Amino acid sequence: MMPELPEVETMRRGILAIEGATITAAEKVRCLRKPIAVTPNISTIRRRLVGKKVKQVGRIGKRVVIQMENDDRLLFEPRMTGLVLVADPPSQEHVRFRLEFSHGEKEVLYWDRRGLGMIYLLNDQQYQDRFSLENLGPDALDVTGPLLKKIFGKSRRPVKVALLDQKKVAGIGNLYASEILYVAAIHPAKRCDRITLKQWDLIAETTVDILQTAIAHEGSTLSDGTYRNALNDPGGYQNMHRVYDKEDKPCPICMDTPITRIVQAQRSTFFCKACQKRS
DNA sequence: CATATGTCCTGAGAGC
DNA sequence: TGCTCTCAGGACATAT
Repeated sequence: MMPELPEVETMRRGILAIEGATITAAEKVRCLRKPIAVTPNISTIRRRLVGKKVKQVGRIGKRVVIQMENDDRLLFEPRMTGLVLVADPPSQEHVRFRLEFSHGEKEVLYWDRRGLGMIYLLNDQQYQDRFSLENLGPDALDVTGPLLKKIFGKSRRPVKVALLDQKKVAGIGNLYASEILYVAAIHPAKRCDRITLKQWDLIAETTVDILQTAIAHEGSTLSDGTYRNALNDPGGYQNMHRVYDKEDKPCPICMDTPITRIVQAQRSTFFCKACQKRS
């Protein structure tokens, strides 16, 4: 569930082989569930994609971007339970969309159990406008201490809540926010404006390190088993989680304090109250 | 401007 | 056993 930057980056890498291939079909899959949002309508998408060549497969924040030769971009936004696949989906009934390609490239499927995800096609101008820096912050893999201080330094919000704001920094979600603050030893309720530059340095360094490691392990598949890579295999980073979904388990650092769960902005946060001081 | 809250959706798990 | 209820948290619209 909840694909964040590492999971979406893994999806992107899983379909890189379509670069250079020509799209031969694009269709919404008939499905018993409520159809997911596809904009513009499917006939327009088909007209603009079929016969066109894929220039590049990218990622922006938590979205997979299929960039065409004319710079039209097809975006997959998985939100909670969406997957981008090249192979057998976890279930047929939740397959929502498919793309077919020339040259024997495997078809790409979009699968989504809950169906909160979105698919949309933007032209170059629409894409630039939609993802300008005022609408989406810099990628979390590119953050530095001074950058974080500049972005968050005057905010009064709790740092955990602020890190989830995609307009500020793109890619961090609920799971990795807890993991990052735990490793950086920062209390999740600490106000941004009370965090020092040295601490922002540490948060930035930890963010990049954790996200890169999670990518290397192809993301996190939680106990519900929803998240899969493009080959429908689970990720491996869940085995390296320190605090996420580990309420009452011993802190891996002090081995002494049970992990605490609190709710911030209607989302669970996990931390060690001994290792992550408010000071 | 910054921040807070309600909404969408499915299925796992809890409680009775 | 089988029903009802709660919860999980992505992005965004709307409210304060």
